[in-house]
Amino acid sequence: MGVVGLKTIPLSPAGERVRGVCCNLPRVSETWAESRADLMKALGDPTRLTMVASLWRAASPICICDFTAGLGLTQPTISHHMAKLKEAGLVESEKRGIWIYYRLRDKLPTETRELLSRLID
Amino acid sequence: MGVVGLKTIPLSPAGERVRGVCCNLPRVSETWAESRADLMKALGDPTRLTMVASLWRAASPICICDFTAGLGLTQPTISHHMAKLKEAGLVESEKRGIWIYYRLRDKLPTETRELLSRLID
DNA sequence: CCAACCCATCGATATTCGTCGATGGATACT
DNA sequence: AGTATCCATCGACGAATATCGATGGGTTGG
Repeated sequence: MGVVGLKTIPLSPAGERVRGVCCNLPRVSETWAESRADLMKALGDPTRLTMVASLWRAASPICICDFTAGLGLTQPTISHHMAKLKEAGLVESEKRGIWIYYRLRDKLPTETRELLSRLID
Repeated sequence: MGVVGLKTIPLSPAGERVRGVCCNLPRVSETWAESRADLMKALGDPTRLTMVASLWRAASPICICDFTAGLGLTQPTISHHMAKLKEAGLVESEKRGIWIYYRLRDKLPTETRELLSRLID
């Protein structure tokens, strides 16, 4: 919690830098960094990113077995990745009969949705 | 390289799902997933994300020692993270005297720039 | 020339992560 | 009832990662 960085803005490189005196960084909230980094981390794996892109583009929800067939990975691995996406709040699921259908979360925060749009489209 | 996923669009969950027959995923390019995941991975650490946000907001370039002072980490650690950001093509540096000034890359791809805008602003 | 400072790199270490095989619980078809 | 499918979870293992201390190369000021 709290804020990282100090007062204002770093010195100009053309300015009078003094040895042993470091500049002040723009403030960046630690909690912001933590939560956004978690989101980026969830998207920072090719398999998961592919799954998210598939869900983004898909007209209908998708099952684990579909991904298992499409990507070259085991069912436990796909399941594990999907759990991470769910934990990151990107995905929701619905059980119907034998299958569990996954889709992008309906109530996705606008920022996140726009970010995905920039990322995928 | 190539494409993951098969033909069209998964079946409707209300539709006639058949056991043992998996649906077709929307196509997602593997090279796309690889490169974008690399970018996300670079942003998927709180320290690096804080550094990028600082560079994004900063009026002037920043030195390693500034980050070392602002964040609670060792100089080698900061240097290591900065190297990753550079390797991801997010950051460029310029040596001036004793200091090496870092800034967000000038020729950042538009997609990346807009993505950062959505992420940080 | 020497001391102080900035920084990259190396080696080491603890932790996290991606992947798999095995297992077990549900559900559905025969 | 028995079998087949879908899925989550567990345990294990190797790879990648974040972090540090130590070192050495540059550059500047005294």
